[in-house]
Amino acid sequence: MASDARRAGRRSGNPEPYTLASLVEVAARAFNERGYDATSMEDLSRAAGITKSSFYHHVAGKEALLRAALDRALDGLFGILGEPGAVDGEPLERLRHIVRRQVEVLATELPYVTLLLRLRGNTETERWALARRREFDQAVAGLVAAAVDAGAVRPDVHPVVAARLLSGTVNSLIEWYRPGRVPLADLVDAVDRQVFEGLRR
Amino acid sequence: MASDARRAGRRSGNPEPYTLASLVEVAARAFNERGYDATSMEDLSRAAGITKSSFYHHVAGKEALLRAALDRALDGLFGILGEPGAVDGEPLERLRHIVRRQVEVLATELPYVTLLLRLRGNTETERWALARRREFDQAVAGLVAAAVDAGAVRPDVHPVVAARLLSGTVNSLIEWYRPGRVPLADLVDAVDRQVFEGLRR
DNA sequence: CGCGCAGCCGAACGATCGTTCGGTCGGAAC
DNA sequence: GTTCCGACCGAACGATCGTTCGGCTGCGCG
Repeated sequence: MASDARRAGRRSGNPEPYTLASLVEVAARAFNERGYDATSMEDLSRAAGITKSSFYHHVAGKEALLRAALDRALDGLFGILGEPGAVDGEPLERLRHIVRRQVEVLATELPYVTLLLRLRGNTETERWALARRREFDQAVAGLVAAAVDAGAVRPDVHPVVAARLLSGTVNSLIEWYRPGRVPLADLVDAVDRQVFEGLRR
Repeated sequence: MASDARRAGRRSGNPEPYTLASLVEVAARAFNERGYDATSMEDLSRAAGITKSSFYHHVAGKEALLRAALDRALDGLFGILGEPGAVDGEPLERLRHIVRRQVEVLATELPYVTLLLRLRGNTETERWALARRREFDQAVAGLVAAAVDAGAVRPDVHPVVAARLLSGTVNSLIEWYRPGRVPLADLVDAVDRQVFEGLRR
């Protein structure tokens, strides 16, 4: 079959066949280190181990790499909203499920979500991703408001402000969390308690 | 006096004399909108109402603008640590004071603090600012640890993680707070309660 | 009045950017 | 053995970047 020729690098002992996903991973990591604009295609191709012109043989361009990475992040986040724990039950427990799962997705898809949370909206691709991200945040905000209506939270919380602070707390993980340092299960519990119980004894 | 000649634009009805501070403000706002790298000196000079070459008559360069803005942000933050409320009293109350004041500084110095919190560390200037910011965060983290030792917080909090989440919650304000929408005093109370009391009733 | 100089500008500098193009190489297909 | 094609490369493209330079203008001061 002709499709078999696709497997494994044709040239010298090349361990990887340079799939799109592997190059997106390399790119996402580099984008996060230096920033999207400050990362050149030369940087990316060197990180992948090939020249700039060879790099273009595998990917359509810089923005396509960004788009693929953002797609992966958004798929992970929106996947949470469809889970049973996010659909069934009392608003507060549904919110808790989303928060805990969001921590997990942030951790497992860290490079991609980091990219998503740092967008400035300069290109059409970035604005599209920002719009989808806003959708997700509004779903969470709706649940906060529902929890307020149900009387499950402190009566003095401003639903909109509380939702922003909640998302801010969870999203701030990308600034410092690195895999392997803190067990993920412990982190999920820590965020859960911090958000819903607060710091004070 | 020769220093009087500095006042008011020499040419046609120019309202402002293009002080360094006013240009830094313009630059900080532009940097936040599009990102530092994506903002050209052409963009900045146009926002200031003069040409690119005239702009260079007032400022040393792009990085000098960034440095001036970061200086202002760091001065605001470190000023908090010296206030009586941050020095005297029980650890938890000192921490509360810092959190509440930090919200105020973030709000009043929004463009500059936003710039500080988005640094990637590409240049020497950025790395210097990041190091100072880390100093501030460690001061806060030390206070969280002290509050844990004093038994003033939930006994199961991990001091380091809790400090990160606390800073993350406060710093996330830059992502959505805009002056005039929510009264600042209300925001301070909302963050205070969210951090220390949590969401649940 | 005439000199100095701050404020401002147009034009151009070298560097670097994302992207394209023509071509080489070597294993697979027939 | 010849053809074919995917993987790869060097060189160059036009565009844009931050920065510099020389010169113009008109007010303030002596």
